[in-house]
Amino acid sequence: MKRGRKPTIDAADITRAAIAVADAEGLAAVSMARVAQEMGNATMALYRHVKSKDELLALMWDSAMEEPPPLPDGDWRDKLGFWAKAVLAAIRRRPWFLQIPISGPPSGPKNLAWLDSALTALEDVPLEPGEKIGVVMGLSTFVQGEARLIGTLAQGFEADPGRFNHQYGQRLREIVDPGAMPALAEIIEAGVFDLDDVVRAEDLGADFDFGLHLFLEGVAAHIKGRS
Amino acid sequence: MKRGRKPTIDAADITRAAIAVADAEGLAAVSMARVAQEMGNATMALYRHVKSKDELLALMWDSAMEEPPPLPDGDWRDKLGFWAKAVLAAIRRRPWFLQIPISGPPSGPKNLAWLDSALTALEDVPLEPGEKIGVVMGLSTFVQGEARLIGTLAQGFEADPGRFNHQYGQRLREIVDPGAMPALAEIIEAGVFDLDDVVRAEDLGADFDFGLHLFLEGVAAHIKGRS
DNA sequence: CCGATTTAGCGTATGGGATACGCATAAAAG
DNA sequence: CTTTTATGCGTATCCCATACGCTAAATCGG
Repeated sequence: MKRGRKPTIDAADITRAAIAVADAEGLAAVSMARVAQEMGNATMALYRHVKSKDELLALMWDSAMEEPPPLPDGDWRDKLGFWAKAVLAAIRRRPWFLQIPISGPPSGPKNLAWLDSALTALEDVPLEPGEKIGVVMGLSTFVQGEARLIGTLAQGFEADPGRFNHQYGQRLREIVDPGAMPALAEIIEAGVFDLDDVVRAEDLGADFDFGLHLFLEGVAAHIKGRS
Repeated sequence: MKRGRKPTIDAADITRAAIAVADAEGLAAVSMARVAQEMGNATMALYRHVKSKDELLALMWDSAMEEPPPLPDGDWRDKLGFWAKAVLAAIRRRPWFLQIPISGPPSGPKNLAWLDSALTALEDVPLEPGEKIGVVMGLSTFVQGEARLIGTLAQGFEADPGRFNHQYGQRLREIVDPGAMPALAEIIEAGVFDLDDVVRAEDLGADFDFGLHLFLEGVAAHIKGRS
């Protein structure tokens, strides 16, 4: 038998509690003291199971992601597009996920499962293994970047609604000197930035879809140019 | 005349000093006390010119980016590819740029100049204004995400070299159950993750180039499908 | 059953950080 | 020279992460 007092909590419990706090009040609310209180323990008790707060964050990062959903029927493009949207949705459900300072390449089971899912989508595609990874990495980078953007803007919007409502285009018109930046001025004049309603879900979602479309189009072109 | 004591410093000075600290010792070293010390002032003096540390970070974000370089000759693809690499290089020169929690859409002059530069690259391309913005946003998202990835891994690498050296593939082999994740296992077996030398510049640079290639390919396909 | 050993829980203390508050001081106005 | 106003900044508060060492529980060898 193992000697010594029996542990009453373990790292997984701590991680769970920390995630609960982050879900409820954001990542900023996750302090060792707050998590300990959540569990009914003393702050320093946590350090028996977790070396540092950074390690706790890494653990949270590993277990935050949910299971990837099963891929739909269809060709690789349907599947990969679905995958990208699923990633976005999963991240949106845990907005603090992207705020964790990442520590290295994925090794948690959930993250690997997502990777496997994306590679499964490319199963029947005639690409080299290295190319497949490149495709998935690139797509993943895009999705995470977009998720970050959406999360940030949504957050800034909540903090001060009305700041974006159609004032952004106006503000740009004031700042931008058409002589110095003609290309930008032209686009501004076209009214692209005059979002008169919400910057929220619709427009940003459309941006995401368009970027995704471009990327998948590129993958298709690459495949075609290859065979 | 303006009444009251004359200010000896202003927000721009503070921002400059903060950037100097970040350049030299990283964003984590930027505290109000540290910046004040750098300027030979007392900590609380800064608060006369900057509402909060968050505001200081926003100011840093606005002035961190350098001027965009002039675009090369060539077609839109050369120009946009050059632009993307220039963005990456600029960010790599200030790794802390991406660590700043962003606050909203770009409004600083430098950031707008980069946007203008990208739109200039698309000048002669037959796309709607909204589509151009979509292209630039998507590309920008990709580049920033990739830059973040590279920065993070490089940082983790410095912290513990040898951890990645060809052990990553090995570790994955141990973790991944080929029965549960066949697609991933296949790629692992192909040796894609057995980076025997450095995870650094070369491989990551290649990933970046490939992703960029895919995206630009997608833009080209979209243009073609449009006209 | 008893002391030795090992390990978990945790109280206390330290050092840092952001920032509210108010005082003293400098500069212009009258 | 006095009043007004804005600046520089000392002090103090509150929140964090975390090192250290004590105490208590559980097992082991006798």
